[in-house]
Parts: sequence; structure tokens; C-alpha cells
Amino acid sequence: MPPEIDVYHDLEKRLITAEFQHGSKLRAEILSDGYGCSASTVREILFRLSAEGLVNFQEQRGFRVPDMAPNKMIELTHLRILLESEGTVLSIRKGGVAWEARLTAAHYKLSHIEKRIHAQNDPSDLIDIWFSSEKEFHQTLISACGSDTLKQMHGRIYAQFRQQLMVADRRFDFISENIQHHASILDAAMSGDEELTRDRIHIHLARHLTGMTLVS
Amino acid sequence: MPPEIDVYHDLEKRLITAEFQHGSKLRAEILSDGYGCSASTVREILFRLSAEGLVNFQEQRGFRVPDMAPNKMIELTHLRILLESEGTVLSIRKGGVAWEARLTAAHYKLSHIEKRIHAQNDPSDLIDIWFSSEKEFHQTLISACGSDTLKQMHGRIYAQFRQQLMVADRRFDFISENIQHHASILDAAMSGDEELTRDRIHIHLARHLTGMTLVS
DNA sequence: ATTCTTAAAAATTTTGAGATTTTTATGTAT
DNA sequence: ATACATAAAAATCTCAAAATTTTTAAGAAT
Repeated sequence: MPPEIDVYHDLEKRLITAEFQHGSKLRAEILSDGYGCSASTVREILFRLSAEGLVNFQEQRGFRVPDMAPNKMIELTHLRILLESEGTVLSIRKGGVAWEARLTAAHYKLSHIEKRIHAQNDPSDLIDIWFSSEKEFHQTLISACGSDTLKQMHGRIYAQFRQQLMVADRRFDFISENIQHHASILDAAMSGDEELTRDRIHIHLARHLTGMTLVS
Repeated sequence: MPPEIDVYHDLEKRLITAEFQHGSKLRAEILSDGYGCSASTVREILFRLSAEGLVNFQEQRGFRVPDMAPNKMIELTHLRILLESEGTVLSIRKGGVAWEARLTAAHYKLSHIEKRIHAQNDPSDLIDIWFSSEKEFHQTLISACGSDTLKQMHGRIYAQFRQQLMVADRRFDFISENIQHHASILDAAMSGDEELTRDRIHIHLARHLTGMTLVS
């Protein structure tokens, strides 16, 4: 059992959830204490994560969690719209019934969670499930596009997007709006209307284009 | 003078020009002999290059130059069209005179080289200049798009594209076609016609969409 | 002849210590 | 007080050897 994979994925998760502060230092030596391995091993993993854009590396001055930057959020949103629209349209063309089934299933799970969160007062324990469900829905949208490169690129953008958004406050007011959005994207995709699908993906993400995405 | 930067950029260049064969192994220990540093340092750099997509890394079985794959070429071309069109259109909107000047200059240099290559029988010694000029032209197209993330992403795709194309045979038959293409992209961009510019970028890259891009 | 074991060789990964660089702290001069 | 130089501390980077894993080779059994 190589501990490396664990360390990699554990750090990845901690970087996307609000465990580290924006801009905080990531010292391999200190992190390595938490895992049962040496600093060099963590250092190597930090390099790999900086490849994903989840960690900033600067020559001779180590690793840091990327700062929160409104402009970066806009850029990431813009690219998500571009890649996710393109990927979804390709999926509509190539995906067939199998893709439609996967998408329906992914949406069913997501909408189930969202409704529960919407109903509850303190949805803290549902957050992790929501994160993974929302990720799965958006990944499923582009899953049949036929381009691993596009999917991989979208994965990076999506992760950085999540990282920028890291929500310490977990009231999730936007959930009720999201329920509508996700449903309307599903409908458009299932109807096969490419332009409508593009529009709805755009609408869904557009609120992050203002630079005013609120964090608390 | 940190040797690291040199090693990084040197390896990067060797990976994009035809110095290594597709699929060949990259052993840190052996590579480190060529540079004045240890295997670990090279290993670290190989990780960074695998972040760029120029090197494949597999757990417990080291680093390799990515195989040549017609399908990957298609995917990369598709993404280049997507990102380069989008970036250029944004540059048209935001770039202003400064961008137009840069683009004109970049095209002037490129077209100068291309004409010389077209005229010559053995253009071997002009290849390096052509590579950097062509890269600069395409980078300049998107340079005023206002999104560092987009530019960075395009840079990776472009590098992988070049790597897939690695031309050992250096007759450059396609150059004469390219002269026309580049000129028509410039014209469209300078005229401010967004759709026309998109079309011409598409046309320029479309020949790589068949999977039939010939290598020798 | 093919498959399965086992042993040797080769390659990859991890590690901790030493070398280098940056940061912080302290003292001195303007 | 501010700016500059120097020294101490801390952090980062490099390295080569040890530990692990994979690959290759040789031999035995079906």
C-alpha cells in the first residue's frame, strides 16, 4: 500500500475544502509529520499539485495556497463555460442512450441532496456529499465528449474554481437557485438542443463572472 | 546561477523538437549525467514537465515521452481552435492599437522567415527560428485576451501539439500553405471581424483534424 | 512447447543529512 | 527615526545511499 496516493489525494481534498487559508504557506517538513513519510516525499507531491494549479510554487521560496483573486475567479468561470459547453454539446452528439442514462442518474442524486439541504437548517454533514455530487454532475455532462484532453483540462479548471470558492461559511443560500439551474441544464441536454444547453450552462455559471461572488 | 532553470528549459526544448523518440524512456539518472546535477534534481524537473503534459509519469515505472497518437492530435487541435479563437476574439475587443502593433510585428517576422524557407532548398538552419516565430505569432494573437489562465492553458496545449508533431524530416512542405493562412488570419483580426477570424483560425488548424497529419 | 517459480538484475522511490538561499533579528551610521 | 550592514536563524534545495518495486533471466513442472 503506497502511502503516496493517499497523501496526494488527501492534500488535494484539503486544498479544495476550506482546510487551508488562501495564501497560507505549505511547508513539506511540517505536512510530512501528519503523514508517515519524509519531507522530500511531500515536496514531490506538492510539485504534482502545483501542476494541477492547486498550489503555487516559487523558486527558492516554497509552496503556497493560491490567493483568492476575483479576477482569477472570472477567468476560471469563463473557461468553465467554454469547456463545459463544448464538452456537453459533443456529448449530446456522441453520447447516445448510455450517456443520457448516466446524466439522468447523476442529476437524480444531485437533486436529491440539494432538496435535503434546502429543507434543512444545518446542512453541514451533507456538504461533502453535495460537493462530490455536483462535481459528478458536471463531469457527466462532458463525459461523452470523446476528448480525454478536454476532460482533463476541465478537471483542472473545475478544481481551481472550487478552490477559489472555498466556503468556510456553509449556509449554502444559493442551493435553491442551483436546483432550478441543474434541472434546466438536464432538460436542455436531454432535448438535444445544443444552443439552449449552451445558454443554460452559461446562465448557471454567470453569477461568478461579476467578481462579486460572495464568500461569507 | 541555478542550473535548474537551464535543465528545465533545455529538457523542454528537447522534448518538443525531435530529440527524443515518441514513447522513449526518460531516466533521471542517465539524463543527470548530461547536466551537472543529481538524478533527484532531474526527477523533480521531470515531474514539473509532466505537469505541462510533455512527459508521462506512471507510478513505479518512471517517465516516458508521450506516444504519438492520431486521436490525441485531433483532441489537441480541437482545443487549440477553441482556445485560440476565443482568445483572439477577446484580443480584438480589448487589445487596442498596442495589440495590433504587436501582432503586425509578429506576423512580419514570421512571414519573413517563411518566405526565406520557401525559397531555400535546405532550410535546416532556419527551423529553430521558424518554430519560435510561429509560436510567438499564435501567442500574440491571444496575448490581449485578458486571461492569464487562458493563455497558460493554451501554452500547454500548444506545446503538446508541437510535441505530437515533432518533425524529424525537415522539408517543411506545408510552409507555402502556411504563409497564406497566417496572412489571412492577420487580415481578419486587424479588420475586427470576429466571425471571420474564428473561421480562418479554424481553417488554419483544420488539416490536423483528420488524424492524417503526416510525419515523414 | 508452454506455463509457473524462483532468483538476479535493474530501475524507481524514499530518506535524512549537508549545502545553499532567504528571512529575520541585531547593531551601527547617517 | 530611518537606512544600511552584519550575523543568526529558518527555510529551501541538492545529493547519494538505502529500501522498495518492477523487470528480466533461468530453471522446473506440466
